[in-house]
Amino acid sequence: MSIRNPKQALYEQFAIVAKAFGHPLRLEIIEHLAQGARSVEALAAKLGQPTANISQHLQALRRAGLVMAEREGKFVYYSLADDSVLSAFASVRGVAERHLAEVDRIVRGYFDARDRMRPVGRDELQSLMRDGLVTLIDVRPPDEFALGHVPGAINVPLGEINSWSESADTSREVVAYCRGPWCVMSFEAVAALRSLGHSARRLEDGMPEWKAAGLPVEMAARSCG
Amino acid sequence: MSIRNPKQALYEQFAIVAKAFGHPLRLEIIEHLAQGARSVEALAAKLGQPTANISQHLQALRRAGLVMAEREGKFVYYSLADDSVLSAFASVRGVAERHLAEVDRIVRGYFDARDRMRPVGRDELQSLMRDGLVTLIDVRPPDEFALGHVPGAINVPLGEINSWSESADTSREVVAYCRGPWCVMSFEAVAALRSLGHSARRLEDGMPEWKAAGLPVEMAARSCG
DNA sequence: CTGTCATTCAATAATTCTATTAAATGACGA
DNA sequence: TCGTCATTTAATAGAATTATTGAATGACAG
Repeated sequence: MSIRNPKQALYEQFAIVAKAFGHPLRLEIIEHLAQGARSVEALAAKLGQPTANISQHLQALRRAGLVMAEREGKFVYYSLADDSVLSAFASVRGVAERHLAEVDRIVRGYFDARDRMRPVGRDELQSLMRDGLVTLIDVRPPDEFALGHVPGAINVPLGEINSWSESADTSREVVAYCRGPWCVMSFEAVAALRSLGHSARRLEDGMPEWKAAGLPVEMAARSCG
Repeated sequence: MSIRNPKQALYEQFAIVAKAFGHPLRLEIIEHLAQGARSVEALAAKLGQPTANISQHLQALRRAGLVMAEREGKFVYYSLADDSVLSAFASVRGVAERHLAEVDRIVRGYFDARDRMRPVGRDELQSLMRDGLVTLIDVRPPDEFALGHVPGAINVPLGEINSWSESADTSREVVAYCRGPWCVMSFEAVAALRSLGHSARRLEDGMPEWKAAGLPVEMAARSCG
């Protein structure tokens, strides 16, 4: 173990990267950073964790090359190193979805009960939008929405679903999306809208996947009037 | 931390998978299993580790859904759960190659010194082979070769490079490949052949990548005469 | 220069992971 | 049934990871 040939040295590096993905909190951090750059305290607030803890996890991620830090005044903004980080996350997620029975159990027990319908694909959504057949809502918080959203989407944060639905046309189908394929918010939104009499479905993925697919992103804010 | 919403429960599952990739020895095991099914003792022998240690790592991999076990008489054969495991490994490797300076250092310090030339791509190799311009050698051990190799390749294990080169035509270019893109054996083979006056290059990837690309695989043995 | 605020660092205890050793299981053949 | 062999399990000590706490750093405003 003391003598390390170059192959083992390489594998140690690969293991460092894999280990960085190997903690639920760090995966949540990655998902948040996939929406855009964030300061340490912003992340800490979103995740309900002490700042120091988030800071240490961020540095673990930085050592593994998954995120980068940029100082701006008093704040340090972290962001994902590049898209390969997200695709590695997706690969790991794929293995888990395929081979871990527990994932199946969680999804069946919680998500499927709330969203029995087939989610909308990206291509399908584009044609529905082109034909003006659906209302697309982005249920992420306004700050994440402002940094980039699907063109034509309106921002309806989860807490405002009920009040928004009153002013919305019940006969028009709604498509909701949020941070990623397993982001709970879009599930919750669809469940809430259906219980209010709307016809609602989820987009299969979230914002980062949309951007990664090379599809257009709108930056201007559009309120949830 | 005690109350776990379904999202956190999911992330814990994803983290289990990532953690399984997070140890150099387990990565080596995965690379070996990518060549084909192996018994515990066979792996232990290849990796120079005690059987019990390998057995425990294999069970960690099994719990994470990365490998599966099949009993056959006294032996238990382990194999990769499916190709998604290899592609997740490749993704992690990609992140490391892109963002860890240490990987660069190792590669420059060791590999590049031994293989300054551009490796041969898969498409390029196929056309070279079609035109009969190169000799393709598979430098893995005979048992791995027997379980599947690139059509037309001959098996020249690393230890037999010197004796083989005596009977080979020095003017004919040689292409070598082994287990994967970072497998040391093909680097060593190319270095040895060059020092013996041959013109030699590496194939950019190894056997698992060849198979994963959907290219044909030959099963019959072909000795290194 | 001083105070404030975001972030990092240092120290700690609790937990988890790892390699090793030795003993237990399970399957085969005599 | 008994012995052999491959594998698994149990037990252990040492190492690494984690969350928490409180103190240190670095940048800005006054």
